[in-house]
Amino acid sequence: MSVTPTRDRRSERHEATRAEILEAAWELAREQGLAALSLRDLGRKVGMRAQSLYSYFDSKHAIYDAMFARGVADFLERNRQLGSTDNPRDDVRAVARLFFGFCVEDPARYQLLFQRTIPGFEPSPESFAPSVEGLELLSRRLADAGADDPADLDLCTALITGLVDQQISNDPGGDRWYRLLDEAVDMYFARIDTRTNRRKR
Amino acid sequence: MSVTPTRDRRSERHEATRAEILEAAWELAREQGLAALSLRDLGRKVGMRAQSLYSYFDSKHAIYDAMFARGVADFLERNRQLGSTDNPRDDVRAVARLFFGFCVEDPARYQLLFQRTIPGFEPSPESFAPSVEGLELLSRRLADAGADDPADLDLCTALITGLVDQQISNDPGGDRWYRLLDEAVDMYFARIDTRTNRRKR
DNA sequence: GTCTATATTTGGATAGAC
DNA sequence: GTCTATCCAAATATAGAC
Repeated sequence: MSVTPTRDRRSERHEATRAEILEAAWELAREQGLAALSLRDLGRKVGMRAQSLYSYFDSKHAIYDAMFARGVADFLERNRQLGSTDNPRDDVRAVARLFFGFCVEDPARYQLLFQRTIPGFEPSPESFAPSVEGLELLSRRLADAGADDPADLDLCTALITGLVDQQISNDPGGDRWYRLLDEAVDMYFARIDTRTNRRKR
Repeated sequence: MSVTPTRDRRSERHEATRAEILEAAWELAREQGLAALSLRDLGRKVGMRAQSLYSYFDSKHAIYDAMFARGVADFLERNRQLGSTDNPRDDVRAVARLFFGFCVEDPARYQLLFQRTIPGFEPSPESFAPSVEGLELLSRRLADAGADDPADLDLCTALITGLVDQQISNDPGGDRWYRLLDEAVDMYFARIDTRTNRRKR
């Protein structure tokens, strides 16, 4: 009589290898640039021929896509670990710092997740969907802090990604723009307050 | 007796062909993405074999470099045409709009000039130097408008490029973030005023 | 699942004839 | 200055043996 095991050791191993390949892909992207990633190098890094990677991914774009999904998942995990205080604006400052640090610590990841510079690649809907959740987490915290207009959210994301962008492009590894982050958030809330007061009158 | 002509028709033609190649390169970059530019395609576009391009440029990176220089020059030209009014803050708003428009109208150019996503490429010192002048034009206008601290300039560039970035990445061709530009500059100056008032006390 | 072998395309770049 | 010819390397991808 045949028995169906609850664990499938084969697929477990398959998944483990997939994860190993993805980790190696991220390392190469960090070392040589995201666009310079090649299946040859990637295969060598995990001790395989390039062709064997096709047992795990359908194409190079599929690898980019899985890298994208992994990056989004990493961000969400950190975001969820972020608690709340009784001061909503401190919470926004905290999420801003979290996002800033996440982007700056790995420019290649920032490039894949938030810029569109790989010709021909865009994330699949399945990989992209979870990233919406990350935006919603910020959106909710902003609403708690008094910024509930959709345009408020747009301005906030622009403000933070602008600092990130300048930091990565013009002072990689430094903190020239990181030092401005809290001040920028204060400026943002000052504007929210002004508008709110105008409304009340 | 030999005569030295004041015009060198040969080098004039050489320069004209160089310019033609650069224009074609920009067109290809806009059509297929900056990183997808290839000498084969470029040669075909100007009616040459790829190898013949080496009579005009030493390498592919030299072409990127010339494209970079051309982009910077285009921006400077527009920037210089911008006059001044008696209201320094209107002037800042004007330069912000100019910069925003310049970036958004050609994302490939924005990528080459302000992001660092081509593996292995960075502009030569000669090509990069003029871009400092563009930053100084903004810096001077900001100082006229009361924002004279170096950190003020950093925050301003972050704010504007952030809006540009979001516009290009998340609403290409639209105006979802362009609509926020004037408001963002107002927010920025409101903060400058607050700080100035604090100082005076 | 990994390999060899191979196809196919593409890329940047050089040598030398004309 | 442009061409042909060629090189060399790298890239993604497929077929089929083991």
